[in-house]
Amino acid sequence: MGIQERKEREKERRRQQIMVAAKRVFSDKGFNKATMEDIAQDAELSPGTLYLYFKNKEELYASLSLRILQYLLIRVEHVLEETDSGPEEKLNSLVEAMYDVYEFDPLIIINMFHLQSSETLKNLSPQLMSEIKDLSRKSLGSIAKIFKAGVDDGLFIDRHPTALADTFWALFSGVVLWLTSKKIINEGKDYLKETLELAFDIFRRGISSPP
Amino acid sequence: MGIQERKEREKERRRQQIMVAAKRVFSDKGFNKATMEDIAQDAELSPGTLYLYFKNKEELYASLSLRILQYLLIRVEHVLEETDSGPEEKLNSLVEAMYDVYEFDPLIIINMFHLQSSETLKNLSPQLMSEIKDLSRKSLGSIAKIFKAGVDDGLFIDRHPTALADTFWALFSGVVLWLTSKKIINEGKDYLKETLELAFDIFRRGISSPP
Amino acid sequence: MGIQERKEREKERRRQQIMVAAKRVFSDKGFNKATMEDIAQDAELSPGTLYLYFKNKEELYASLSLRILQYLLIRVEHVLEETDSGPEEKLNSLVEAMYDVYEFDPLIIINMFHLQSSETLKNLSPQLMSEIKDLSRKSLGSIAKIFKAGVDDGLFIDRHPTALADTFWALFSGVVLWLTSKKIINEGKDYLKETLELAFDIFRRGISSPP
Amino acid sequence: MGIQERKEREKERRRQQIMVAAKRVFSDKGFNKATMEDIAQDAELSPGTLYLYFKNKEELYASLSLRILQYLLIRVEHVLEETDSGPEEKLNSLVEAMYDVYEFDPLIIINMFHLQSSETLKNLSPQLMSEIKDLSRKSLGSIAKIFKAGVDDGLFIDRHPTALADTFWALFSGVVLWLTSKKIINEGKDYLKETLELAFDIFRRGISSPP
DNA sequence: CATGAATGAGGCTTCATTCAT
DNA sequence: AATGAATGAAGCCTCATTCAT
Repeated sequence: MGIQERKEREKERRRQQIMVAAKRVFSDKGFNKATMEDIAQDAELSPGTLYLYFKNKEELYASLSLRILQYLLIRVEHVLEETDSGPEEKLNSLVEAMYDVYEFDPLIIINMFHLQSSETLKNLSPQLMSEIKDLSRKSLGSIAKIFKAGVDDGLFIDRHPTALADTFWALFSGVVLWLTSKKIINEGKDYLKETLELAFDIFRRGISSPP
Repeated sequence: MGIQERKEREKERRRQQIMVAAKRVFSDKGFNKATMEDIAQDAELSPGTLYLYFKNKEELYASLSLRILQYLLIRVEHVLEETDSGPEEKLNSLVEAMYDVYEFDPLIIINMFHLQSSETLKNLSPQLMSEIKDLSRKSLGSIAKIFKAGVDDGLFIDRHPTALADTFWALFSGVVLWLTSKKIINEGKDYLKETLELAFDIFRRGISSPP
Repeated sequence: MGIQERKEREKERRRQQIMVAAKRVFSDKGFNKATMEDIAQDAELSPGTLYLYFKNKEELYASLSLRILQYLLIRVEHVLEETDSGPEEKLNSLVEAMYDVYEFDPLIIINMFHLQSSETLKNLSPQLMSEIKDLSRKSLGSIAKIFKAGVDDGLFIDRHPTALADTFWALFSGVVLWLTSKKIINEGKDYLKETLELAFDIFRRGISSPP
Repeated sequence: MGIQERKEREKERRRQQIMVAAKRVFSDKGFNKATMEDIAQDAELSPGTLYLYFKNKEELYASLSLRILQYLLIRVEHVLEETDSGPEEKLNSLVEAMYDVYEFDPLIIINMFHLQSSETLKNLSPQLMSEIKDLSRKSLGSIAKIFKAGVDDGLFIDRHPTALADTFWALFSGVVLWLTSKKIINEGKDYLKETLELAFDIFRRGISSPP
């Protein structure tokens, strides 16, 4: 059984090793320009080996999203569970969590938007697909709960919490995408951090209930 | 001379015909899964013909973005030139313009984010590339001017107008992307319009200067 | 009838115009990299027009060879007909003729060696093909006659005149090809003229009968 | 280690297998008409496999030339090193070497003339390109040395050894090309061997210093 | 006659995936 | 379990040739 366990752990470690490599390569080149060969080389494995751990390229890709979503969910639920802080403090914590999620893997947003191409998802196993949907739903749900508390307390404007959560998430991902894009096109300085701060600042002011 | 002109018009019509087909196919399948063959078939032309009007697949793709950006610029500049309305009214007009831009071609945002992959743009002619950059810069610039007026009048919070413009644009594109994505994943109802309204509402409240 | 004639002449002039363009383009890019579009542009005509004068690309190409071969034959026969000069003087005249032929169109040799690819000749009309063969045979035949006279007079070594003609022709074409090749590879100075002189010098000495 | 070695040898054998097929197909159809598909089929491999061993079509093609040039250099240097023979004997050995080179691969000359089209070489890796240049230069250099010895000994006419070497090489390649061409056009008997003999005979007589 | 837009076959090349070792 | 050579299906693009005007 010890052996069994060690095997399990080794297998998991190998999976991680591949995912680390995949993240690097996908970040560098994007999903389509990245080749399995690239990833294998970065992971110091052979292409064939990748298929022992992931059904295909898309599944490997989706696994990365999954990991991010897992991290996102953990952070969001952690915020939700802060017992000694009100909705406004929780919103602040949420913003902080988003920063961390972004830094955990800047690829996240881009990943998640590739998911929108239904064509891209055709080869995903139903199981993985439903895990992704599930995580995504849960995270948004938790965020919505935070907003609901604020609305119920009369601190936030009286709008549907899910819509608020969507807007919050859209704002975050929109800023990340746009500023990344802008940086590349203009080869200019990176104002991501400042703009995110401004964006959340506006958002906070925008949803706070008038006195 | 009449002949000359008619030929010109026919040529332009053919270009449009191709772009319409390309838009459909790219929207359906995304840039990478869409094949030139697909587009040719949709346009009821032969693959070779596409290359008489567009240098390559990427240039065809970029041309779509260009058209949208042109429309965006026109609308934004129109808002800027409204002489008999203050910054707040202009912001409202701007929001309306964004709706229209989105409806003019929902593909716009997705297009613009593919542009961020510098790898994708390698085959673009420098001319087309600079046109895109130029339009993009001009539109954002005009939006920024609107915010500047509001800031100068003390109506909007005192933040850098460019940053406000970026945030505005990011919010818009983020909502469009996220809700589109959500719709596909959840195969659910389309809340885009409502969410956009909410988002802009929050934004307006968020940037309005406190009394 | 005058009209008829003028039409004929105009047609011939157009043919020439195309051939001039073709020569330029084929020389620049080689047979395969040259496109009919290239040639049409150089001739300031439309691609379709080329096909009114030449059955296809290969036939156009072959026509160039034909013209050179015609010029070659004229020059060689002219030498043959010099009544007041012996075989040695004729050989000198022949060498001079080869210079002229080369200068008339440096492309000639390369043209003629493309002809060796039987695959290339598949699309030639039998008529054109036989014209080429005929001219080629006649020229070599005339050259051979010159050598025969020298052999008969005991001035040249006693070898089969056709073989001598082949060698002479091979030497000429070999030098042209090799030095052209060398110039490109080494991007160096062009020693073609000097080498041709040396080559013919050696040839003359090599075939002159020992006293 | 044995395994390592065997793999190496298998890989080399596969390379050879491809080159043999390529030689056959290129000889049959010429560079342009030969397709990678053709070669793959001849080698009983899939098209993709060719690219595991050669970067592209041109590189595969150039590799064939390289092999011949290597053989040429070996043979020429071997002649140069004959210690117990004078320049005249060495010239004879050289002629013999040329025969052998030709028989080793009749394709050689045609290959080398395709190399002259600089356009054709655009896709060659610089390394391969420089190897070709190098071998070509070395071979000619060695041939020139042989002639230099003869000139210095007063056995050959006093001309620049490099020019003599160029002429020698041009004569050889010219005869091969022309007689091959002639054979195809006339579908006649193959006089290559006899003509080469005559050509070298004339050359020998032509460069031998007068008493 | 001339045009030039349109065709469409076909080439080169890439790369996700498989499978014998 | 790991390898990595081999596969072969596509994809993009070119260009000789045709044909309606």
